[in-house]
Amino acid sequence: MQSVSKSTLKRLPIYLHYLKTLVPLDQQNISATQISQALGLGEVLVRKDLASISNGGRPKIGYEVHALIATLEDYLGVGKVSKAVIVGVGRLGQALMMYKGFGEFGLEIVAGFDVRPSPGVGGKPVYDVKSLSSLLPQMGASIGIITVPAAVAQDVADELIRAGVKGIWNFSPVHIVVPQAVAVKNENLAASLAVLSKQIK
Amino acid sequence: MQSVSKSTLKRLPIYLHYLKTLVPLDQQNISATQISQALGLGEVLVRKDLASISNGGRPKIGYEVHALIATLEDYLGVGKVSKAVIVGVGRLGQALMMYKGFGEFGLEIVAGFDVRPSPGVGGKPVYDVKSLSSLLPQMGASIGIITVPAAVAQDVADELIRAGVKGIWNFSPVHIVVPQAVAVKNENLAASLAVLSKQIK
DNA sequence: CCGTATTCGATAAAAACATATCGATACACG
DNA sequence: CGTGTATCGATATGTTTTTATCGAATACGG
Repeated sequence: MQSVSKSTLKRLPIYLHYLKTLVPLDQQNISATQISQALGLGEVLVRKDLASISNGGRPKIGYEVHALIATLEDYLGVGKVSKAVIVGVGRLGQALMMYKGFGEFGLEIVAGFDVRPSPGVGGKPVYDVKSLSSLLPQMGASIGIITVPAAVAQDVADELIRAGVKGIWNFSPVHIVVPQAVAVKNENLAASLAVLSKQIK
Repeated sequence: MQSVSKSTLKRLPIYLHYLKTLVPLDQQNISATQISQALGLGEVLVRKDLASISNGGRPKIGYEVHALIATLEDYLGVGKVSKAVIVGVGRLGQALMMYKGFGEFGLEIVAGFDVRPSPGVGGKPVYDVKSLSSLLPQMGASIGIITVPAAVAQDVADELIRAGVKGIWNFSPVHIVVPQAVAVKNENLAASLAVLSKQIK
């Protein structure tokens, strides 16, 4: 139960998701070897990752599936739902608002903001972006998702921070500068793509 | 001009995008210091990245903007357009089909496939997924983008590979197993989110 | 009840990556 | 024409992450 590295943290949700697929199969136990093969990771890596959060498996048996799931969910804070708002309800923003998969990891998107307000997307309201600073505090959202064009991404980020968000998930293709107290995750799709293209050569 | 590490490769498109914003400003030269400040990266890191692809900058002056852009574009293969198809035209798939930013990095999405064909999204046709193996070869697409539910992601990947794609961009929340000859980039949004949530604590 | 195969956990080695330091170069300015 | 300063490139150091190795523990078969 020591500290968890950033790269380990990235894999934990993947383990969790995989383990959940085992539940319907009534498999009680799972070995690190088995996990590593299913996910295409190194065997030792998996064991090390699991060691950092779980309280151990048993030789010849492996880890107890349900206990491991519970540990992972607890660690990742599933259940303690974080609320988020999306700024920029274009195609990508809409897609994220409709996306079902976030609930599994404890995120609830409560509203959207856009220059063009609309009655609602996926049952959630879309307000005028001008009212962001006034509405956001009472929503209790701690995460801001940025899906606006590159030109205004930094402005939106600044405004979100001023309104009190603790974390920013940035889908625009520019790097965003923030105070140290705020966490940022850049999700530059165009960059990811370039990496893939290059690998293909 | 040595080999380029994976993490460097991830940053190159970011540099490229930033440099392009300088063109309208008629700025002839740019220093690594300036880039590092604008993007929030280490100064030395930027210099090292650029050294690995460019043929050098000049002290007191910096790098020549246009030459650097040309070098980056050449290295990243912009111009040599790769074609891609999207399998799974739900909300996320639609968003990607509409997204304008990919062209900048040399990707053209030529068609979509779904269990429910539709007349077209963003001017691109959406075919029945059953006809994937017959239509894909004549399209000349080398990249397959997977935006289907987790349960069928592996099946779709297998079929894409059988149809001859060289790379897969996987947006489903499961890890996909592929032969070594095929490049995969997993874009697990739920996992990214978990990392962000955890950072906020 | 004992040997064997499997699996865990810990330590050590290796690799990848980021950061720091330093001399060299080229322009600016007096 | 010399000095100062900004900036590059290279080397070195430190950190993080992955991979390899080894002993110990435990269930299962005989």
